Amino acid sequence: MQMNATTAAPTDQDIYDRIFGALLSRRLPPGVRLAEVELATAFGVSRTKVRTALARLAQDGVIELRRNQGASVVQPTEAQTRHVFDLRAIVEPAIAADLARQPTKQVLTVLRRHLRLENAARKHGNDADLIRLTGEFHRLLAEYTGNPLVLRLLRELEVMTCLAILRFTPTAGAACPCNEHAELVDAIASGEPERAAATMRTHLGHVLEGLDFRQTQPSLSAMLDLSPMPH
Amino acid sequence: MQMNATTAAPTDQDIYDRIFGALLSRRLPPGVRLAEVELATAFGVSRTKVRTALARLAQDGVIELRRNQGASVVQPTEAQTRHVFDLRAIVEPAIAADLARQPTKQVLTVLRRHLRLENAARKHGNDADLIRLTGEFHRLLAEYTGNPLVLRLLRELEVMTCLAILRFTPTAGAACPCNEHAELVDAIASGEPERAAATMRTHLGHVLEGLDFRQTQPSLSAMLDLSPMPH
DNA sequence: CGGGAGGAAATTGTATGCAATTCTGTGGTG
DNA sequence: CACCACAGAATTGCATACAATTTCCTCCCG
Repeated sequence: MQMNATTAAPTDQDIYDRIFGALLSRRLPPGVRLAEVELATAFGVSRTKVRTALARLAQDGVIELRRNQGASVVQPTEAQTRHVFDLRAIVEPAIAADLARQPTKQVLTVLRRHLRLENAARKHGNDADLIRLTGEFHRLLAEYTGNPLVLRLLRELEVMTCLAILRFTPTAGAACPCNEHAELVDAIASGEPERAAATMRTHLGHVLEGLDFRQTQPSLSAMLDLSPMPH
Repeated sequence: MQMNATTAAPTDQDIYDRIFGALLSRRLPPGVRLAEVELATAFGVSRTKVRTALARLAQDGVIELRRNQGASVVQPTEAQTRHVFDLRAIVEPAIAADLARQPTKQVLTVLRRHLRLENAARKHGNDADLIRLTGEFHRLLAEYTGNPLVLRLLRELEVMTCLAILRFTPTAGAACPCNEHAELVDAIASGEPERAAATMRTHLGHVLEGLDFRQTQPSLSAMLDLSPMPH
């Protein structure tokens, strides 16, 4: 039931998970500062636990930890973003091919159910859900490889991708091109590893193409334009 | 000159690096316990810095951090070892192919110089150096991709491989099969990406074949046999 | 009005003290 | 002799206090 009066003190793992989740769901955009006392009071613990959580997140590369200047969410540069997609282009086609090698009925069922969720979110114009779901789709594939290392790597790459999209997509609209995930599932279901890999490669290429690297400091000017600043 | 009387207090990064290096050079075999006060006194700092360094190493997956039971070097299981090699088999052929796509003269020079170092160590029977050098070779390839993410991933996989070899190789002898690294450099120099990738795949396959997973608790019995225990 | 010096406030880095848990060895009991 | 309870020691978990650094505001001078 979990109804403690004080809800028990969260562990550093809890804090880590919460921040990680906040990054994935875009509640913590790139560049946001993560002050220790602020987090500590928010979670109802001392700075100690917060610091270990931040150290772990920094080790993952999803937050930056400058000495004596605290932690902040990474703002991926164009180069870093390309590095993320380079690595994804190496790993994810291999994952897709691996799944295509033995497309279990159970796996396909789960993937197709996920596609329906994506379509529903797309139809209802629920952008927040859609963005989350398209990200989860890739993680779902990684989970079915049964390799914890691969899963961990992809979780990290997913966050970086998420931040890059937030940073380099002016319209906060669609993340993954309309319906390529369906093609991916079909390719996996076909049992042709090379086809699945190729489909993934082109899909990732399209996601990267959807980014607009021209504006180097988008959020700054955008913020200035939008601030009403009465008087 | 760096000649302070007290040598300045090491940062947690220093501690992290030192432990990481100790793992790579096999001075910290799998299963070794890492007590906080022991490390703290050894480095001349308080437990605080040690704890952050340990948290980061645990995040990398190279040490294990059980609650209230402290840290210890991971003892890779057979399954974990196969996962490591599965991921290496995905990433490293892509690295080799990438280098083969544009085999710079400078890169080839460095790689060939590294081969000479390996050969020298092999000829002189200097196992410790040989093991270190063969590991470094793979990291060297990752460095030349110019992708920090790839480099970081491979550093981590290198440690895990190192621990797995230590755990599953009865004779503490050769790590990488005799001279396949030379073949790899030749394949890269040929400028044929697919050939370089294939060479890397077979090489990694050979390294994995060199492991003996039959003994589940090798170090234990070995230790018992070797202890003279006079009287 | 611009710019820099200075100092207070805020924030992070580190050590330490205490609580909580685990480990270890001892003695008792069936 | 095996097994279990228990107390002491050792170790980790956590919060807090203080030191070091940065940030920000103020004021003075050009």
